[in-house]
Amino acid sequence: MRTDRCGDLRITDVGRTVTLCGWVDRRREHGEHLAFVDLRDRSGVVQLVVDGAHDLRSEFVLRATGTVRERPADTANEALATGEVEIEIEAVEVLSVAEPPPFPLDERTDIDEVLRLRHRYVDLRRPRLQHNLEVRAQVNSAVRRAMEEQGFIEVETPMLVASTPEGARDFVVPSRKEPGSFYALPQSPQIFKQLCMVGGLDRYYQIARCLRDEDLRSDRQFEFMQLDAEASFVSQEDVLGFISFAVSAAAEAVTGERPGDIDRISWEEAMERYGSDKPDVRFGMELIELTEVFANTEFRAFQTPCVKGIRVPGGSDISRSRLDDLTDRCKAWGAKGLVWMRVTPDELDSPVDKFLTDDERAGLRTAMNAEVGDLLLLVADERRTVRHILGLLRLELGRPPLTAGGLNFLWVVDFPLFEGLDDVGNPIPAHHPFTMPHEDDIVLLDDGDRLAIRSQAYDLVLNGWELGSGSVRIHERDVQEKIFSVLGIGSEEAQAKFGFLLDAFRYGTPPHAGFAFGMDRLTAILAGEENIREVIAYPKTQSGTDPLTSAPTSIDDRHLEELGLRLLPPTD
RNA sequence: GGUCCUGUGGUGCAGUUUGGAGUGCACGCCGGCCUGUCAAGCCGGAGGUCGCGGGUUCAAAUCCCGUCAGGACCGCCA
Repeated sequence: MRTDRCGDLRITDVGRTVTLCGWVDRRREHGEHLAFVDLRDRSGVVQLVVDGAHDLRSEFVLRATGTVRERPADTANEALATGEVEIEIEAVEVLSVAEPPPFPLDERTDIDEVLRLRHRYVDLRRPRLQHNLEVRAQVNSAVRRAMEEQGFIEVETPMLVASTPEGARDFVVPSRKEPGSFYALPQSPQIFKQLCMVGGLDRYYQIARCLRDEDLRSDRQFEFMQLDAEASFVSQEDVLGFISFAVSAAAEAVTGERPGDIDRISWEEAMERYGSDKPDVRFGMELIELTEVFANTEFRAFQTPCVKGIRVPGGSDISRSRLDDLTDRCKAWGAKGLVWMRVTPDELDSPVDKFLTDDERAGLRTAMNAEVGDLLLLVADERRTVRHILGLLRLELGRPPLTAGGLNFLWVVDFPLFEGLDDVGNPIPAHHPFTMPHEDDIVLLDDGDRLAIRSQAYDLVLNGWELGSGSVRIHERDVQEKIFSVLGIGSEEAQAKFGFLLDAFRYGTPPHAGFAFGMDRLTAILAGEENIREVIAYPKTQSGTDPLTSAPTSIDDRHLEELGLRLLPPTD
């Protein structure tokens, strides 16, 4: 149908007769007998010269035949890859007419996202999305190659799986053959990949679709893609190496530059310094320990297990109303309050200054390296709360745009095995119940401080986004049973929930470890996008709807009947 | 479950604080002119449920209440 793609034509093609197909990008008429038509396909745009263009409107689909010629002197367009040539058209066929698009296809304006999604097929024509989907394909391809180079084989796992009560809310699919029973769509292939290890596949990977019925965000969709991997006879160190290699390959495929070694930080240090288990290390404003400074304070608000602060350089000009707003935010996040202090030449300008001793003022200034013009923000509470609040406050005040400052990968290691206790007093697994405790801390399982047990679990962070996580798994049945017992899961319950995994472990289980990271998130950052919807061809809105297809939709009664389902009346 | 922001011709905005005729800007669309443009240019024209409902008022895009949609975030996401 065509001989060339629009964007490929160069000065070396002059003299050739070519046939091109594409969309009318723009048209410039100069009277009855001269018009320029920019023809666009995925490869780019080329200028057609036609004798009158009244019937060639925006977004018409054309097939045009003509001769490539050099543009006349001084009319080349340097901004265009094809700008040195133009096509003198001999014949044009309109393959398809088009109504004016519902929004402009140029990149100069931000269009309402619902409108873009409703007409996604038009939106996809824009260079931005064409580029993003190309980046996505490059990332997929590079990651596949990287994993295969390291001896991993691709294995597909089912989409209709058994629901498990742990973790995120499942999407469920009613069973027709067994009315009243349901499949779940996989939150991840976690169990299956471990079974692959028992199955002797040695090194498994998959770019897997995962589904979680939880509230959506700019970095979260109901369905998302993960590079999912698992390997036998490997240590945590090996896994970090595999994954570092894969994400570096992806980055290199997109940027042309291979990132250097990825830094590491322990979970404990991340929480202490950044108040987050996914620290954005692209900027300072670290959390500073002040508990000792106020150890003997008379100021009641600081008579807490922990006091920490952040220093906002030059922040003393932040208005009182903004400070009130920040205080309100901190309270909404769970703080009792926020103490602010403006650093002036000879004093601390603060509502609480009168409660502090000279020693405390001096100690504070020293600890925080306070300089005139700074703003100091302090929170006092339980250590866990202080870290959390200041971590959020730090991002609120200092976080650069997601894609600023290059790629800052970071490994967070030595996660705790448990994070807090549930209502009944049982520990809650921080990662999942198959995570191997840190060797040095295993003794604490029996009668130690269980919340102090570290695990062999690790996260990969990029510019403050959690890219993914993994762990060394428990491969010994007795250790697994011990963990279940600590978690308060009885053997019957464990058998009911994970029996098939425990059964499998009876038949010869290799030590194994794995990881999974979000392809959408990695792609977004590599494409320079703040929002993963921009790198997904057909994403959903924050409320989980698809303006293009109107999903989710109701289904008819016969369909429900067949599945053995009846709807409850709507609640008011 | 919660907090905050947004909603005005096809598109992007201004107008809302301080109520006074659907007022304005840019793009697009339709028609005309135009033989070297490339965000072409010039002239003319069409196009409106100010998201929706209610209230206050002589009068509401503007103030109040409710509601819908979208977005950002907190919770949630083993």
